[in-house]
Amino acid sequence: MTRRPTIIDVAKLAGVSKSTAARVMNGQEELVRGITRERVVAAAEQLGYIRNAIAGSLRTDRTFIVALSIPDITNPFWPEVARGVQDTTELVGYTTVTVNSDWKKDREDTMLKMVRRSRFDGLIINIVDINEAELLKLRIPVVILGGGEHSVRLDSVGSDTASGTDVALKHLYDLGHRRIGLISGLNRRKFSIQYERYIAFHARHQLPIDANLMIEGDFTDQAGYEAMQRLLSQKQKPTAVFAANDTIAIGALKAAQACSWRVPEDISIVGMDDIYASAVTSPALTTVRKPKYKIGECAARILLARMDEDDETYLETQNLKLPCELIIRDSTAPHKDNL
Amino acid sequence: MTRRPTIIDVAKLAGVSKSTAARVMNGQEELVRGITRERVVAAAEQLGYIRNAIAGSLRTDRTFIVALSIPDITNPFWPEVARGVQDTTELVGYTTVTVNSDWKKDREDTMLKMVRRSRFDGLIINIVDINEAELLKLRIPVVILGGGEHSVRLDSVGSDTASGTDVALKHLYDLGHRRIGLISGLNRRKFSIQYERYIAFHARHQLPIDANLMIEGDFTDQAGYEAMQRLLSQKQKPTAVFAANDTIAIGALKAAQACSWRVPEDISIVGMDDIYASAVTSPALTTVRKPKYKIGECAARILLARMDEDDETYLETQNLKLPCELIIRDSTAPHKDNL
DNA sequence: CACAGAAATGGGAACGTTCCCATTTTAAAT
DNA sequence: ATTTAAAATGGGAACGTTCCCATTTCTGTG
Repeated sequence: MTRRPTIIDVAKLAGVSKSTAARVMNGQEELVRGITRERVVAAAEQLGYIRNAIAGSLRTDRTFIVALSIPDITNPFWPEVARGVQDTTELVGYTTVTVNSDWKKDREDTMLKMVRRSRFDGLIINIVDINEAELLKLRIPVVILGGGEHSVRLDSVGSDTASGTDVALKHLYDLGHRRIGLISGLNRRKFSIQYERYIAFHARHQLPIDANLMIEGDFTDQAGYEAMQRLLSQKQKPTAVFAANDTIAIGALKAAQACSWRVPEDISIVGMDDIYASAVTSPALTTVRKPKYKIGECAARILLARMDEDDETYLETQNLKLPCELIIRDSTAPHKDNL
Repeated sequence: MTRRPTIIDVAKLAGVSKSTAARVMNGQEELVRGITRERVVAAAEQLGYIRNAIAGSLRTDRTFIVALSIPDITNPFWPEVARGVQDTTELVGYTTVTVNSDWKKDREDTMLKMVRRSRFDGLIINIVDINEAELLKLRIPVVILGGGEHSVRLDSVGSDTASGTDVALKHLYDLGHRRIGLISGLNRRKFSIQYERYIAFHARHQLPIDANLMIEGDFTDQAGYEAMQRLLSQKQKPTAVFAANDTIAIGALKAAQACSWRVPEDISIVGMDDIYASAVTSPALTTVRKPKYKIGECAARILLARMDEDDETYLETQNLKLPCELIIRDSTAPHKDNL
């Protein structure tokens, strides 16, 4: 069992200095003469030389690794975002390390420690609890995923949840619905975007707001189920419901059906995200599609540009809100009384 | 902007040698006296010292990173497996790099190159095309995900698809079904496990085999849809269908409903995997649950043991087949004629 | 108090690359 | 052929840690 060949072994075999051999192997080939280059390549081939990225990283202080911190890869929203990031970074030779924060501060802290110790080159993060100052202290490019509050210092990429919410509510409104329930998710911010837009929408259309129709819960189907049960136990029941995400909406759908309410005949439901499961329920869910893959792709693109000091694509801080798209399926229908 | 403090800076400030400082910082603390230790810790604290893992890796040839190669994180089967791996490795300080092979040989090759160059310590892989010899050449522990064919040299962790298939077929048989359709997925092996067990099951119960009831396709809902259409266009239609995975089963369910067949009254459907979506269809899908998280967890556990030379938990090669579980929901019912 | 043995600490080399600068070789111009 | 500039190559240092072995300091015993 012989040890792995190094660039020095290659150089010796090729009869050149390690500098020359290194130039051939790491892409500065234009600096070495054709004949020499071939000799080095042949030697490397013969020895089965594999560049030791660790040694290179130590010298250059570049690892070509980026970290992606998301709540939970098991949550159907995130795999697509992750692929967007992975595919994009991989294209230019970067490796992505994905970590799950589980919405927990301590896991986020652990992740940050790893980023520092392992000298990752960049970070794409859906923030749990960390603040901007701490991210800046990392001294590496950071792109924030989601995060409504604009930042002057840090780039962010999210979806236009506000407009998406408006479109969903308008869809219901146009179908004649006037009593619309809202099941929103709890947020680290005081009020969710959906909550705010719901209020604004009612104001704009001069609809009365019934606090009984607005329920907050977790982003789980269980929470959606219970919320719908509460909505359907009101004296004045809603004729349509907008849920902050598809998982909630699916729970709501199940609850409605369990109470023998027909969807969409008796009540319409709109979700948000467009996860795979939302297309396979019966009825299939009308939803606001978020550009999940694109979010990851965009975040990665910006990060890559920031990590490349020669790249001047993005001169100023980016705060992207990618457009959502209303996907009309079978869980929404005109309000009966208005037909 | 001053450079990051090194262990030497810490040592200087604490008034000790770098060896002593290093001993304190990397866990050989028992070798240094209490008073000295405190001085070093204080100095590190004061300077905000962060150990450079890259430098350590260069010296020790250990990166504490493992690679996880799966087909596609976007496919609902894999996120749970990935979490099983991530959670388990992270517990002992390892980082997991997840890569998507997309079933493509060239992506698998790229991944292997990365593992070698970056000197990862271990690999967990759902094989696309690579052979055992090449994996052994990596000279790092490797655990195979799935992979029916037992190996003497490499550990593997999968689920007991064979028994799972038997249980599913028996469930249908016990419900009185005698004409059972099979929609299996194409495989790099000649025949899939489900295919083999389907044949064996029919032999065991002395049921005739109708080749028209056995269809092979992709592991997609589209393929499931088309396969079901074909099954329902037979003269002798099946009264139940077993699909090789839930995605296929969902496609089959949609096709049946599109043809106005009632599930389960007119035809029963059983899937496999138990992905999230299978629980939200109407009717909810009866399926064979694969222990996805556990698969990842087990694979990681074995890998960790192999990477730790002092660990002798697994003396011989492991070829685990974790048990599946039949989840009876609403897509299966007794065959009418046998009631 | 001397001594041995153990405990604690120190110093240099090594890991494999890249970077910088010096030196040699080549090509072009006179 | 000579000079000059450019191109090609070489050699050493540096990145920050860990490992090995040597040295110093401590502890307990006779």
